[in-house]
Amino acid sequence: MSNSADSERLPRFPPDRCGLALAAGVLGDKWVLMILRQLFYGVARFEDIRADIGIPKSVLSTRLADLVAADLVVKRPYKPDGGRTRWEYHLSKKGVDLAMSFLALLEWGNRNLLGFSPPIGPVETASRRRLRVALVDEDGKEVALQSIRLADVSK
Amino acid sequence: MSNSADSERLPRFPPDRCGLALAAGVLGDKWVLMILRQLFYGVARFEDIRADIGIPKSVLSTRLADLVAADLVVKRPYKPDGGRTRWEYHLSKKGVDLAMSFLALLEWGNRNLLGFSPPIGPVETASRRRLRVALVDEDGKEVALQSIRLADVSK
DNA sequence: CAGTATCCCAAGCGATACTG
DNA sequence: CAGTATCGCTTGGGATACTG
Repeated sequence: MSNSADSERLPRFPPDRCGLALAAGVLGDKWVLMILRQLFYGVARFEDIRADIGIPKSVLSTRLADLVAADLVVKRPYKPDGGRTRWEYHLSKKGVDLAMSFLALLEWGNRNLLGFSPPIGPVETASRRRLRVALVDEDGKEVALQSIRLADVSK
Repeated sequence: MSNSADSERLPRFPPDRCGLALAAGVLGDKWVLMILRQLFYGVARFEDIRADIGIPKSVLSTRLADLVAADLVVKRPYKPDGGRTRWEYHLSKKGVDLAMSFLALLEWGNRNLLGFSPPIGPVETASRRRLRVALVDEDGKEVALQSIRLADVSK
């Protein structure tokens, strides 16, 4: 990718018009990412989320409320057989749409932060073949990262 | 993708063996993401980084040091013609490897946080065709998100 | 179990001033 | 311009206790 600090570069555009900067505003928090990771993995209940990542209850409480307010998470009732109504937390549509980002981050973390072989990754359900995150064109064919650049696509 | 909170689910595995959780530990900070975004876009100089995102100098200073220590950023000398040596900040190899994650987050932010049409995105340099982030198999062919699951791939 | 309320305290933000 | 140093002050983290 050719975006060094040289000759032709992106026009500076303000963070408030940049999806990445806006994403940073929402996701730029350790606990937020850890919680969304839990939901992404299907852990839906307060105590399960809490126990796995060691977050204080009060913090989890406020973060979940924030995430619901931001429409990344939905709070859904369920009834444990015979018990009274409880709540589960699930990714909203907006939250589910983070999947590709999370898979990319998972790959990155596995490659760069983990000392040993990655324990988990995406596979095609039918064939069990391992998959990876990449850029593709309209036809779904991969395009190498080296042959791309960032450009205005607002037209 | 089939990982609801039902029957067959991932074995719970601890955050310290999960690339995503580890990534959250490094990237789960608003300023860190904003700074890396700047470097990703080719903004390399202290004052430029600072001015664009409105970060206090002291915070920028410590964050950059942290990022260098974490080997996401390298500090590189340059000589303004006739002036004395100054420093630029660039993504390290590890940092550059975040590209796919950032592109995915950019897409997500553009889709979900921006009110209007996205100002910027990846295009193939030669053809100028717009690209998107997707999962591909070994042959570089796209696989739909719906037909995948997360699985142990450590063998 | 599933949270909310309270409270104390340290971390760290950000303004300002200073150095090369 | 490119940072480091100092510092008051707030935010919010996290322990504990409490409610349904």
